[in-house]
Amino acid sequence: MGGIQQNGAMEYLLLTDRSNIYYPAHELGTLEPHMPRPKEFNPDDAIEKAMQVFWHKGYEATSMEDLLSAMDLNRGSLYDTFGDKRTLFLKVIDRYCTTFAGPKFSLLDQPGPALPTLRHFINGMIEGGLADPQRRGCLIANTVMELSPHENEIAGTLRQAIHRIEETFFKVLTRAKEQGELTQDKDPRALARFLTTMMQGIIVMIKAGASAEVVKQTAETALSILG
Amino acid sequence: MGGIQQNGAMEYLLLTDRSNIYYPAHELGTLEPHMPRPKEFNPDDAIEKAMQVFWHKGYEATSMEDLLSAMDLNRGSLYDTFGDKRTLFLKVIDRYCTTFAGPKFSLLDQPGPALPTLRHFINGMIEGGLADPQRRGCLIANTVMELSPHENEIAGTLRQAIHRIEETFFKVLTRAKEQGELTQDKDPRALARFLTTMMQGIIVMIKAGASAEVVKQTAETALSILG
DNA sequence: TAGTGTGTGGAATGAGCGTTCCATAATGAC
DNA sequence: GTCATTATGGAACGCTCATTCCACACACTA
Repeated sequence: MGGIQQNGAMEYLLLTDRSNIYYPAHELGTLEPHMPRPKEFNPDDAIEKAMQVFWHKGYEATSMEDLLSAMDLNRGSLYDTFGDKRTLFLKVIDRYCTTFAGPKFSLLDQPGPALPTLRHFINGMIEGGLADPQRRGCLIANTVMELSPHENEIAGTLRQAIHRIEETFFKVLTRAKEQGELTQDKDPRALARFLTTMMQGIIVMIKAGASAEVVKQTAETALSILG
Repeated sequence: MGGIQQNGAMEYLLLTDRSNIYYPAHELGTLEPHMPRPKEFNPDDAIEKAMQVFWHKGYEATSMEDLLSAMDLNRGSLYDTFGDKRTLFLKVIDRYCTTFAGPKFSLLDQPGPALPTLRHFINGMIEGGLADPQRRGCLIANTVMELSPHENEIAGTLRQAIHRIEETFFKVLTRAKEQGELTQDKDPRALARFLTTMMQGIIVMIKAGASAEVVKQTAETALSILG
């Protein structure tokens, strides 16, 4: 059951230079002569706001009232545009993966020395996590912990997201080995899985209120395994 | 605000050999000539049942209805004996730490070779986590992720629990170093923090549905850091 | 056996939840 | 200006939530 649309992020197209006027993309090729009244809000911005709320409070603890006021729109518009709470949450997860986490991980694809890039990436992630005054951690990890055992569809999406993280680590570690930055006895697959798990652990510790010193020392210890 | 009682676990004393008859401990020394009607349930067993539900579903997603049917008692008895939902949850957390997690960690205090004991402990924890068909993970980690950012009191309790884990690892690693199982360049404090974080990460991965192979390989990689 | 006080079971409460619906406002096409 | 169509804002719905309350059952004392 469910009917999640295949790609919420591309449902709307910007037509004019006025930043908050949008039309449903599926209307563009029809015989319909009339253009509907434009939305007064930017759906992408609204999803972004919803993401912040879910990220901060989690799925269950976030009420539609919370979303309504954070997204600054009314019930009718929210339900017409994004569907119900669960559907909106799926779109939020999608957006978090594609426009938030994805670009950060793509930094690892850059050519050049692999291990310094990897270390820089992980330290940056930790700095970011510690700098957040709300210690929200990572929306993917938060949702795994809250919903994975009960929501199979969401669990599948999250498994894919985590697998993409492992693959990104695997690619950069394989490159490191090819470039002689990693000794021959090292297994990029095992190390990729290790780093993926380590990142999740660090997120938990950050949410638990661990000090910057402890988290950074732990990351150093973990990275020492690269040799 | 809140009024959590200092130690719910010791509130009741077993008086007879009939296993489900209990009296409030604070009544025993009073002038009261009458003994009240005994409870028909065992409060410890009831807390145990409540723990299973919170562990499986999390705090927000667990309803009083869920608790009532799992604990097999009625509203009046639940509220009279355990207080409201939040108070009951605090008692559950306390019980999880003292009678569930605590004894497992105390296995690490045994004399003899330290590192094999440590490896055995960690592998056992992973086997246990993987064997749980519900993949509930760890109540402490689950609660950190769900409530830490919003519930200061609970967050403090969880921080203490995690600190005790670190201390237990620290003790066994210090012993390992003293016994020559760990080379002199290793830092027991850093390694204890590393293992604590790693355990949290493994819990997330288990909840995310990672395969036994992946989790075990990851643990092996992590433990290889001990030398 | 009578009296006392607590446990039990279930009804009742009021607040908050996610969701639906509709009169009205506003827009672009003609 | 008129029409068609959509967005808006808010009222209203049915449900579930945590919690309170009370008549009754029961155990123990005297």
